[in-house]
Amino acid sequence: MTSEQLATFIHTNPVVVRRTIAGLRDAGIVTSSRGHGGGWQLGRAPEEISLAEISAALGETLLPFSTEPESPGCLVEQAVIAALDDFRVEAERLLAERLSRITLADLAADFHRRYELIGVTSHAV
Amino acid sequence: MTSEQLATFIHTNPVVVRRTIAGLRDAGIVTSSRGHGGGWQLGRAPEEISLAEISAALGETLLPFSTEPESPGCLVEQAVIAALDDFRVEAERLLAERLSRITLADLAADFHRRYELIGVTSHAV
DNA sequence: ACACTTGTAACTAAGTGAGTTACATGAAGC
DNA sequence: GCTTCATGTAACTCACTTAGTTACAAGTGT
Repeated sequence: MTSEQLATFIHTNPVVVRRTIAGLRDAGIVTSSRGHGGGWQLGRAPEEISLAEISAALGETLLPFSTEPESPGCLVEQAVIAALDDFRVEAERLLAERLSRITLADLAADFHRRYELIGVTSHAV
Repeated sequence: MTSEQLATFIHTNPVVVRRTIAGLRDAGIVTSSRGHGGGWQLGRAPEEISLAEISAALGETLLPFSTEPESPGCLVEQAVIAALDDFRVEAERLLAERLSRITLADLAADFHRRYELIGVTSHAV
């Protein structure tokens, strides 16, 4: 698909699509080609693409915590960060582990299930 | 302590402090009193105040995900949200459980440990 | 050549959140 | 009662972030 088509689907601008997916391209999750018949393709099978990988490629953070101090030398801040850091490391490991089990293929299957459901319902009504 | 004092400590504005801590007050974690000798106090013992409670009182989200659809009717979005939702519920439960085990008393103890360390180091050098 | 696509820089607009000012309200001390 | 000091809160400004847009260079197939 082209950026134009993708942008139409999600109601946004082709440039925004290109800018956003750039991370996925750099990670090898998708590939792009220019010129006639160009556009975007999956870099490998949907079964091999996990949400954890997508999240990382897009530079998303799994937890809304900052790890660097705003006031170096503040002992209170250091204590808070230290306490949260143990927590953060474990939490991120857990979240990544869970997200790595969800693949694009899972999402596609769920999408088709919903699509069939809509189709049947619409037809029945 | 007064908002003025707290604001000085964290290098910000008294109004910002009051605005921020309002959530803690509403949750009963701290109490405030006006007028002469007024200010802020802990609502109960530091051992009884967990980071989970503070986080919730401040309206912080544990995960940077949105649960409401931006394009109702979009099956792709529905599939993604559904997949993430199972994940989100479990993750939030896990995170809250971990955070509920860290109390203000823990942070205070860690702070004092660091304080002694600095003191000894400074004295030795 | 030409049409079509990505890659990217540069600018604009909208939204968010800290910071600030101003003032009303309440409480302690004289 | 009056003064002083504190919180409570509305309203505004400013900085920052991010989506959106325009423009154009560069690569590719017909």
